[in-house]
Amino acid sequence: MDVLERLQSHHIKPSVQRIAIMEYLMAHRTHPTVDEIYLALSPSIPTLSKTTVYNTLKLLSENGAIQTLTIDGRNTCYDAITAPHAHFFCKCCGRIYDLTPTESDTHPGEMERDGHQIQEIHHYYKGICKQCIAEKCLDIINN
Amino acid sequence: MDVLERLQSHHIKPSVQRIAIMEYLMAHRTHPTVDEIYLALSPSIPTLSKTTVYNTLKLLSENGAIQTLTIDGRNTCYDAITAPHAHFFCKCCGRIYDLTPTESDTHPGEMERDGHQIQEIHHYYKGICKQCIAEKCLDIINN
DNA sequence: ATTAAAAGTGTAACGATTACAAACCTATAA
DNA sequence: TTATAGGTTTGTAATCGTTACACTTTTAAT
Repeated sequence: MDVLERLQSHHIKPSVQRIAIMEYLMAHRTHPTVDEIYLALSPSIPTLSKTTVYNTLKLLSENGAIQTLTIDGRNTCYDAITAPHAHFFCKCCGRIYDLTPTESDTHPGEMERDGHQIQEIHHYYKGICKQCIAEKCLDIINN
Repeated sequence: MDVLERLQSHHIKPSVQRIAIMEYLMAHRTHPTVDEIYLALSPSIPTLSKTTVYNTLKLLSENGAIQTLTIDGRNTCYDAITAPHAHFFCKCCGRIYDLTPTESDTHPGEMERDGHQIQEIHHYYKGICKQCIAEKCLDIINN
């Protein structure tokens, strides 16, 4: 599915900015922040405003075209994959990884728990990523 | 386990403020924010500073005496229960509930996923809580 | 009682996000 | 083509949770 279809299937009228932002998220599976998206697209869209990035991400998220991740409290991150899947946040380098799904992640998921109606599932881990373990940047573990 | 033991078992030197904050968290299972804790304790500790609440919660969290929840991005919440358990965030009223544990929540939990070293497990749902469904405050569902 | 270290306090700074009003497009109708 | 309306984008200012920092208070040891 390409960018345009993705937008249209979620009833979002396309625009240069919306296409660029959606495209960026689909191409970069790094769970970028508003700032990262803004800095990446500014060169090609010099008039781009950070407010537009905020507005567009909110629109995309509310229409179910993308997923919002609030993992570290400081920065909100965004993910083009909307199917529920677990994430891993590295306390050392700050990267967010997608985890290969397990049965418990992919189980169809009851839409109800204790009588509450579930609309979103969030599942993530925090720790030290494979790469940082290798690089022994373990001094920052304290947190 | 009472408050003092709890602090000492995590190598935290007790003080009036620390005891009050830890006590509040153990007594109120509402996953309060810094503001809620500050407002609740101010009357009994008039000199209390909000900075102290921040500092203390950070200390407690870093020493494993409490758990930090970053669910809605706006406000960080705190939980005296440190054992991993799932939460439910109501988009309507903003309350955070503890969910009764299931097998997948309580499984001992591998300390490794895709080669990354896991230190914390976070699992939560978002939706409309039982009570809000009953009260039909469904107009705010859009989000 | 003295003194050093730890803890608490208040204000100022910071930074992510949002509010808001003006400017800009885009499309349709006259 | 021009006019007009609605939606979109933009930039600046405001908001608000959090942190930095310097000062004061408390604690514990000598």
